[in-house]
Amino acid sequence: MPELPEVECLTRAFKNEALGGDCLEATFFREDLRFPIDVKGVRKILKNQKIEDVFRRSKYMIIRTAKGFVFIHLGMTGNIFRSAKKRSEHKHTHFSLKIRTFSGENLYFHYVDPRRFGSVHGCKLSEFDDYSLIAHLGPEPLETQNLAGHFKGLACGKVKPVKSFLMDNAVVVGVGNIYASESLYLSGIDPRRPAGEVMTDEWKRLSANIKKVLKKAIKAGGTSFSDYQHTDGSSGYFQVQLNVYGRKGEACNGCGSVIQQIRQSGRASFFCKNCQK
DNA sequence: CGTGCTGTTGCTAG
DNA sequence: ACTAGCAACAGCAC
Repeated sequence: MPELPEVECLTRAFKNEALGGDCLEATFFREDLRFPIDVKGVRKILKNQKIEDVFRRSKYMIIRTAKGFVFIHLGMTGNIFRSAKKRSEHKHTHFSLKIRTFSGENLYFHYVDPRRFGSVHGCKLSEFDDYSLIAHLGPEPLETQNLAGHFKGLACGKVKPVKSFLMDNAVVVGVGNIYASESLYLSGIDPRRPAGEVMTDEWKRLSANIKKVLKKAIKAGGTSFSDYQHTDGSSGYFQVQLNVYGRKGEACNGCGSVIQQIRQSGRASFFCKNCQK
């Protein structure tokens, strides 16, 4: 499921229904996700508390109550399903939240994650700013005005390939494997280039394209659970047209050359060697 | 049947 | 200081 646009849409959808409502119950079915869940701590923050805010930072959906913040990360295969039923119909449901909405409706949100690379954490209100999960993170791409300048400054002297550089959460958050490949393609930049050798005008193009692809995908994903869960993108991720990701051996949409697949820092990378220099 | 991938990311080893 | 590689896991394509 998750890259930034998916988490953003899920967060908006959850916020739409849960904001101002009360969490009546937080039930945990297993505690061994990527990190052991502090069930007592998280439940204390949620149970019988009003949902005061819901927002996204990096790929975390964050819920605020009067007792603290709860961070939900979807890992690689996580998702949250809205249901009128207490019992989840999905395998690998690890916890469920029962929410009585502001308008008085009872809803369940089931957290499902087959691979269990996701995680759930809680912290006190006063701990938020330096909470270790988010304290070291780089800026949000969509909220950074001079993203190109930011990249240029950090990339100086770096030999790390530009694609791996983009996926480094200390540089910028929310640019995962798919959108890193896609934005480099749109910018005509070879993913193997050392970050330090990328030119100023290329950083400008790249920054603009990162914002463009992310916004486009968010738009395709919608803001309500009915939008969100109907745009099930098993290959396309919200039906956004992918130019290179997953298209090894197919024809480039720009020039017809064969799309290449290579491996960079353990991840699959796709590019067109004719269009990306 | 196995084998080798997969949208994440914190930690470790070099 | 920086970078590459691994680990955690279930599911799926071959």
